[in-house]
Amino acid sequence: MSDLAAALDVVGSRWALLIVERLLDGPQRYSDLQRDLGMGTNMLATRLRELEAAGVLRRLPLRHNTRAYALTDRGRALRDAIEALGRWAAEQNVAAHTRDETPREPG
Amino acid sequence: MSDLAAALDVVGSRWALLIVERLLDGPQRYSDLQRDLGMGTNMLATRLRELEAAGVLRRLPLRHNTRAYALTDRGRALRDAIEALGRWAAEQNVAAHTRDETPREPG
DNA sequence: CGTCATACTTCCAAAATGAAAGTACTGCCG
DNA sequence: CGGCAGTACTTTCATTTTGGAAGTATGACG
Repeated sequence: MSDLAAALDVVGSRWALLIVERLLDGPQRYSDLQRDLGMGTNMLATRLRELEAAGVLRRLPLRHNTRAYALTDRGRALRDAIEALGRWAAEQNVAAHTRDETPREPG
Repeated sequence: MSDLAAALDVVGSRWALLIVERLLDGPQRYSDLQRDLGMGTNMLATRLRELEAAGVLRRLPLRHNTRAYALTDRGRALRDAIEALGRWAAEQNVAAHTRDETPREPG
């Protein structure tokens, strides 16, 4: 399995990278993540469990029934990849305005 | 929608980035992609259609019933993101190995 | 005891994914 | 000409993942 396939095995599922991106701004609580990302609570719980098991984030107990989710070093190391993907999407918009790359049919 | 979400909308589905990674080595034929990636032919056809529609790759007619798939400029621009993800996964392995080996100062 | 707030779990439908078989086109052999 | 083989898909159907909505668990507060 290539490195890329290994990475996608961990953060390739839906919402995973978006959760990590949110946590790059600092620890967040469950309900805040759910509201900010606009995702279902069942999916969020599943992803948080997977990402914690993968060592990307960890739970921080705050108060009695409140906790925060914070990135580990491994999670923070995803910043480069997340920013690269974000730059790519931003470039697409720019390219659509400045350049037309329509392939030509040979016939 | 954030830049990251926009990027994942295009290349966030299963196999999409793996296909692009393979094409970074140069144009490939359908059957070669299928064999090298080990993915089903229905999924490959679906992904290639989507990625072509998104302007990430294009079809190059070769022979009578043979064609190649090649990255566009937009597709090649994904190299940074793909390499960043690959480096992240590789770092994970290094960390797992160095945990019970003699720690050495890097460079 | 009941109410509120937070963090989930459960249930079920819809969509995506995957394996296997089938289709369409065309060059080649006889 | 007809059948066989190679390439690029499509179709069918089962499995897995995702998503929406409602339900559960826990503990502070009164």
